[in-house]
Amino acid sequence: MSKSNNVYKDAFNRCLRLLDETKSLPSEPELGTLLGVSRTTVRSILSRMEETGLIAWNKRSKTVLRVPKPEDFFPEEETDSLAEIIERSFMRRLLAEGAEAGMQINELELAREIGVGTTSVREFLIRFSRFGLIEKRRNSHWVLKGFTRAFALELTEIREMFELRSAAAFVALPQESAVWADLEGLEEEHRQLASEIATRFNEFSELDERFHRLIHRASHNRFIVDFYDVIAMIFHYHYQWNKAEERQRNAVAVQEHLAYIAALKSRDPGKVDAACRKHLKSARQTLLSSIPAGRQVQPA
Amino acid sequence: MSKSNNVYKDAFNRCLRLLDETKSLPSEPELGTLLGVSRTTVRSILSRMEETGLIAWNKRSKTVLRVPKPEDFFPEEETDSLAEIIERSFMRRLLAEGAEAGMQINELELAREIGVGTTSVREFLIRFSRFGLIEKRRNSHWVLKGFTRAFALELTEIREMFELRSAAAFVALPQESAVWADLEGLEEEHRQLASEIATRFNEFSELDERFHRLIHRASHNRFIVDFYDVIAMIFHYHYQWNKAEERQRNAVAVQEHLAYIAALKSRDPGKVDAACRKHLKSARQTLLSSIPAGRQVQPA
DNA sequence: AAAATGTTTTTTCACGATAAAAGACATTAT
DNA sequence: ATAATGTCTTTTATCGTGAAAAAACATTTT
Repeated sequence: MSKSNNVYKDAFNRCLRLLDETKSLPSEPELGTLLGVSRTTVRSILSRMEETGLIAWNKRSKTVLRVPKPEDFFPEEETDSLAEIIERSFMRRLLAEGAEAGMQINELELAREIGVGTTSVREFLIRFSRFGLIEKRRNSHWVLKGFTRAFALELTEIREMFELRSAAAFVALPQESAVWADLEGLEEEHRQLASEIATRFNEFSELDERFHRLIHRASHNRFIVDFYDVIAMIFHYHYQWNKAEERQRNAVAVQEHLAYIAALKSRDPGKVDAACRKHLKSARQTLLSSIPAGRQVQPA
Repeated sequence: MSKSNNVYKDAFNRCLRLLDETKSLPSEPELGTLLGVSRTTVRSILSRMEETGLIAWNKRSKTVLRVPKPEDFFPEEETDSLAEIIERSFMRRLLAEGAEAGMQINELELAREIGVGTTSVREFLIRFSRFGLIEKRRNSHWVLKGFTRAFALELTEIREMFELRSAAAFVALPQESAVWADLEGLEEEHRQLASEIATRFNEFSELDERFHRLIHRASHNRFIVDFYDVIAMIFHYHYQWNKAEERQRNAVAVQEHLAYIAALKSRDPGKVDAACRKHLKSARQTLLSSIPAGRQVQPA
């Protein structure tokens, strides 16, 4: 089973949604750009759509014959890439009870448990190692460093350093820069969310990421921009395991963001610094409070 | 040829040197710790030493029969790990003429050129990607970002941020901390080197790395400590390709280090900050001046 | 002639297999 | 009883292989 065709399946599903919206299909290369896949994959998609009677396809003419039904879609779980599957399994283990710092990580065992080849697991671990949660012993196993309080403090220390610098760079950007329009858009989204926070509070995490990434990008430094991947990963799982007071926390954070945005728009470095610090401080508090009790202690 | 036995060969060579120095061999587990390999490998080494008449081996008794000859050693090139081989080949290509930013990197081609499997090349590229010089296009090739002036500036920006913070943390360390003794030792090594700089200037780069790593470790932040890997890698190759004025540059750097060390020992944060900034500024200049002319321009 | 479609080649991704190396367990010597 | 040696098992490192997906090339359509 050398390689799953999840790219095809995922693109197929997205293409179905597109078809449902527009009731028509563009040329093959255009569709490829739209879906982010090669023409080879586009043609596989079109072939199947033809077979299942969704469209009539003859060279350039693509006629939509019927509206997609739920059965036309591939099951969601078949559209995930192997990397996503491995990450999920690994994080579940990591956040489960009994995942103590210092523990060994066994590639073969992980691979067997998840039901994938060892190569994929190895590659995942190498990629994952940059998050600072695991470490490799040369010619030997990986060691889990654990999601400890120390980890959270080290992570937030860097985050604060980077974001303060990025925010300072942000206000120095010329008025013509596209970021100001982006900021305007994000402000509007924040206002919308704030007004319906009671019901939509769970949409915050996605907005949060987009907002902070916009700021980090102003640094024009690849190391700062890339570091946000570490933060995003941690916060992604943080939001999954810590649901306590979520609504209240997010309501506060939205207001902090709005104050932060106002400071940025004022272009007053002092105000920006203050608003940024305030928000980062409460973000750190939130993260620290979510660390499971058993993981508070760091090994010697 | 599924796996080379370079671990064994390298450990064997190191064991020969050990034997030459001490004229005796400890127990198997002890030897394993000493060489950083498992007992399995230790036993392979001892077997060969017995076969080639270097020692007589019967259970606990290991008698040295003769002094190692040059022919007893495995050739140096057989002791390199695959990762090292790939890294060297890759860097040679990267620093060679014609390695323009934006260029595609082909795993298969690289693997064929170096004469290794694609898996090893893939793993290398994933590991290497954290240095910020290459980037992966999803489901597709890698793109070379190039060793440009922009890269050097982004790298040094982070370096300066991290080192200033680490140096500040350093002076706050209690007098009992072992770092002060380490610093003392490094100071002495610097003095030695300074007095013989005319002939030993090429030993500076190794000392430089140890000195800066000591300072970065004071941050007690894994992200800062790990980032030094990026700097070390760049400087490692930088020292290889930029030999212009090397003696003079290193002489200056040694003096800057000595001033920096004096500032640290004074425990005066202001002095430390000044000495650190001064040194980092000239380090940045050196790095910038070494960027080949053809790579100064960054693509849009 | 520009842009699409049709066809072929190349590359990436993932697996199972195998030797090297590590690690675990059993036995023996001090 | 501790620490070594002897033996066996498991894991890691690496390759070759094959299907999925991308990319390149050739041909047709507008």
